[in-house]
Amino acid sequence: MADRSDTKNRILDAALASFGTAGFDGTSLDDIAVGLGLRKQTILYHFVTKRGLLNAVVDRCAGDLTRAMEEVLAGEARDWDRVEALVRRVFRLALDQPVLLGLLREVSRPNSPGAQRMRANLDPLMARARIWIEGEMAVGRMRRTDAQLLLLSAYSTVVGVGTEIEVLRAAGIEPTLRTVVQRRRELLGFLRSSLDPRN
Amino acid sequence: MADRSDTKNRILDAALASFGTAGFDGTSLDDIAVGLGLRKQTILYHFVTKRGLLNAVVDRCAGDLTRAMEEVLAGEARDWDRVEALVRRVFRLALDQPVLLGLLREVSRPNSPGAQRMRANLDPLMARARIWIEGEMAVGRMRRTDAQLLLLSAYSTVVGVGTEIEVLRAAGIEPTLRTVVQRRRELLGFLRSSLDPRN
DNA sequence: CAGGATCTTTACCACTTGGTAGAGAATGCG
DNA sequence: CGCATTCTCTACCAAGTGGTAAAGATCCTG
Repeated sequence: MADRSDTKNRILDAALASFGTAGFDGTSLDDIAVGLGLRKQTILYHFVTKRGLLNAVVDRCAGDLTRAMEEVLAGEARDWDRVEALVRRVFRLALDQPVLLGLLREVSRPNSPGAQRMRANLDPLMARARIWIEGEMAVGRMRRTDAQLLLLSAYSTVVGVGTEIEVLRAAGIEPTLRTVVQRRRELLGFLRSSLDPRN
Repeated sequence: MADRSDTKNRILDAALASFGTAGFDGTSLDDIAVGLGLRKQTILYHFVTKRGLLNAVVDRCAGDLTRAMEEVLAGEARDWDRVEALVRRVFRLALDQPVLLGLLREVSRPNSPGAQRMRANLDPLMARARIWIEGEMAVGRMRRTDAQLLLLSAYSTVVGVGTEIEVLRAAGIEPTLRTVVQRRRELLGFLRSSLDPRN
């Protein structure tokens, strides 16, 4: 049955878009279903419950994010170049898949249903990054600073890009690549000033 | 009847908190009501509709924000000092009234019910700020740059502070003043590098 | 006290929500 | 073919939603 994973993925796509823009509470299974030309019960068959659907969406997005990072970590970039490559990779992902930012935004909210799960998904990644940074600090390739705070700050900057794009759009300005690039430059500047030992 | 404005304000406070944390769709009038020890119909009496309640909340917050800015504009700070004073004032407001950040966040979302109204409220303020900045540019006290883009960038940075605080809290880190101060410093640095003519 | 204005209540409604139960299709395999 | 698995459907439900109608309170004022 070639349709199975196809239908499932179509549902996931639509759900991601809806959760990311309308939020979890603002999303109705009926709406998603009719938008896809099928019945709500089909969605529930695949994901059992609305919460289950959210979980699946969160898991897939976290997977995309993790895979993107792994890709860079498997590359040959080292030291500061690696930091830069990571930042560039994440921004590229965000540009390719803007809805992902919407979900991240929705999920980084107090009491948000998907917050815990997203966090659980990203925790290993964060821990790994922290350990690596702290290792670099130990051997003097990076300046000493609070690695975790740094990472969370970077995370919230990326999420912030999503809101900024929407704010611009709401103000009637079609966001150009330039504004996003500027944010990336700022983030890199912040990281550089925090980490670069020649500083 | 001394109670009138009191009840109304209590409702507004509770609604602000709920809208800011649970979102518009995630807020039930019943919940707000029982939380205040009164009936949902009392809320509807004062604000006619749920949307009306949101509008009132948005208006009040926009008013708070506007008043804070006016306060600085009426002060004696000029040129760059005025920019710095404005930024400091807004951050102080955000710290005094953290729920306000939650609402700003909720409202700076695509298709958010309150987005248009908040925008309509803040537009004059933004326009005024833009005109002032452009005037300063014209006489050479500030560097030439896109004033509107600059303002929106500053706005999204402030909103971002709210999400960052929540991300930290979700990660089990009680956000200290330090992280917020750091964001403020970054914003000031960004503005300075964009506007300061000696640069 | 009377009467109106302001405010809060009880009672109720139409509608949407996520979710359940079970019947039918469609497909793969012996 | 026959059977089982996988998938999607129709039909229905209990609970919660925002909102309406109208009865009481409570207060100020003449």
